[in-house]
Amino acid sequence: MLSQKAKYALKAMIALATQEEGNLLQAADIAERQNVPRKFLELILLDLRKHGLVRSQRGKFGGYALAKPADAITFGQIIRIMDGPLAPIPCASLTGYRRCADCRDEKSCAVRRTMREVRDAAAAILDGTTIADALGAGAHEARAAIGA
Amino acid sequence: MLSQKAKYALKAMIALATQEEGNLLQAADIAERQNVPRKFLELILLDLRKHGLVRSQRGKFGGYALAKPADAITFGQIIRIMDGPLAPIPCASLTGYRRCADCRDEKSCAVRRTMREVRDAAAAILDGTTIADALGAGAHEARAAIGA
DNA sequence: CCTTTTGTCGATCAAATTAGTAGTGTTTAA
DNA sequence: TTAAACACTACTAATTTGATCGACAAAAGG
Repeated sequence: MLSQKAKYALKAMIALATQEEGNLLQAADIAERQNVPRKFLELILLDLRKHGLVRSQRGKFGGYALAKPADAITFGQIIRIMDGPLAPIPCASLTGYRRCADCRDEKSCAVRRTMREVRDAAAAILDGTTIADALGAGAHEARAAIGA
Repeated sequence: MLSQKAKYALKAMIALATQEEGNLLQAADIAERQNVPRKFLELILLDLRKHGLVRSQRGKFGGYALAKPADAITFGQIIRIMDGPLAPIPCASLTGYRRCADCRDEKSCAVRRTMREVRDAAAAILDGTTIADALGAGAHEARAAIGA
C-alpha cells in the first residue's frame, strides 16, 4: 500500500511542477490546493528537500520549488523516499534487500520469485513515469505509444 | 507490502499442493516445514477454508488439503483474502474501490492513473500465477514463453 | 532594529494494524 | 474413552501511520 505520506508527496511534487521555473510555492498554498494537512505536508517537503528533490527558501516570500526538471523526477524516486522499497517483500527488493527469517531456501522460493516479478513490473512503471508525465493528462500514454 | 500472513498463506498452499490428491497435511507439519508459528498458521488455514481454498478434517489424523486443483488457485486469490485489494491505493482498486477523501477531481488525478497501471501489472502477474506454477521452479516462465 | 512571514525541527500522540499467543471447545479415530 | 487434531474467541505487545504543537531560525521590508 502507498501511504498517505507518499500520496501527498506525489501530489505536492505535481503541484510544484505546475509553477514556472524559479517561482516558489508555499507549503500553505500547496496544502490548500491539494487538500492536505499543512503541518504534515511541511514534514514531507522537508524530507523531499533532504533527499534533493525540492529546494526551499525561508523567510517572507519563501517557499518550495523543484530542485530538478520535472522530467528528471520519477514516481519511483518519491515513493522510495517516503515508503521505502517498491518490492512487496524485502527478499525481493533490489534497493532494500533483506532475507526472510523463515526462509529455508531462497533460491527455490516461489513466493520470492513471483514477488520479484511484481517488483520489476511496478518498478518499470514507477521509474518510467516522471512528474512531467503527470502534468498532461495523456502524456505518459502518448510517450508509451511511440515506444519512448 | 505483503503481510507475513499472506506470505505464510502462500507457503502453506504450496506445501499442500505437494501432497497427492486426498492426502491430508496437518497444521503442525506445515508449520514445521515452512518455519511458521503453528497457532498463527491455524488462523490462516481457517481463513483459507472459510474462503473455499482449502478443506479440513477434524479429529485424529485430521488435517488440511487443497479444496481445488492447484492450477485453479492463484496467488492473487490468496493475497486478496489475506491482505485485501492488490492496488497500492483504494481509489485505483477494482475489487475494493474507495474514493480518496482529499481528491478534488479523480478523473484527472495522475497519481490514481499511475497506480491503476501498477495495479493492472501486479494483477496480471498474481492472477496469472497459480499454486501449480509455484511447484516446478520454471513452470511459470515456461507457460509464459509459449504464450499461455 | 523590529516585525512579519515562512521554513526547520523536535516532541508528542491517538488510532489502527500487525504478528502473534493462549485457552477452551469440538470432532474424530482408534 | 482418550488422545489428537481442527475451530473459535479473546487478548496483547509492538510497530506504524497520520498526524499536531510549539519553539526556533532566517529573510524581507519598513
